[in-house]
Amino acid sequence: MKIVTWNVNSVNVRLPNILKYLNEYKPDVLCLQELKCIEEKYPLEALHDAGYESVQSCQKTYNGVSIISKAKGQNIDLNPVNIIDDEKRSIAATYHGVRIINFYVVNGQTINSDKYLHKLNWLDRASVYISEQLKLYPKLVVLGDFNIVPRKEDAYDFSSNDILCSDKERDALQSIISLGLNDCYNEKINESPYTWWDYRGGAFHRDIGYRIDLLLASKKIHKSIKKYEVNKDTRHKSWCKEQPKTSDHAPVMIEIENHI
DNA sequence: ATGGCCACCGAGGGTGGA
Repeated sequence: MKIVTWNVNSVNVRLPNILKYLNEYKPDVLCLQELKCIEEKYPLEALHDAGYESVQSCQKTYNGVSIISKAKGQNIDLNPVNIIDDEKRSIAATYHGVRIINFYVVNGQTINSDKYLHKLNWLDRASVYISEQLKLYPKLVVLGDFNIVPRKEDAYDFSSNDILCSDKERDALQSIISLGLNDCYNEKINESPYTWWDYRGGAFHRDIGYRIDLLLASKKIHKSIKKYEVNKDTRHKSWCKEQPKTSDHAPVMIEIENHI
């Protein structure tokens, strides 16, 4: 079973890339962030034509998350982590007995901003939701764009005064992991950790990146992981000729044993 | 060159992303 997280930076602009990804990588579950569209504009038909189901939580212009899947999801939670009513940053559903929680964590902008406090509050709520879900679903994956680097090694330029890297947000991430989750990235096996590269300054070409797209798995899932990979080929302009403009994030995939 | 910001809204430049 292949499970993927991908911040696509507009689901409609990136639709050709998404369809190519489905056809080429054949994920069982593809979780998207930053849809940036209202429900009526979500490309449901194109996904159905490609043989996939979808559940989505949409809003105008900003945010938006969805889960695209071969099988229909069960016990769907739309926007379970919610502080500001119109922010759609979370969605969860169960596929073949595996609970998938898809987050687009608040960016936070700078550590002195109100948005940073909002990020920390949002992470507190997320932690409460995850702890509840872990009691209900021992086979669980929390994934998405966390906008936090777990370790210094996950940032090309690490500074504890900068957003993505600061102590309080990394502490919040660690307390979520401490609920009983494991980071699917394995430094002993997986070489280049980065999942996001700024559009500016040729950052991808120079490999100036950050690991902020994470998959966190409960113990039952974590011990059944066969593969973890960052699909960096999707960041090349030549990868999808129908849409050479790429997302600034690469998809991150885990493959787990089918029968766990 | 496997490259050099992008997408949103709305009609142009401001905003947010990370």
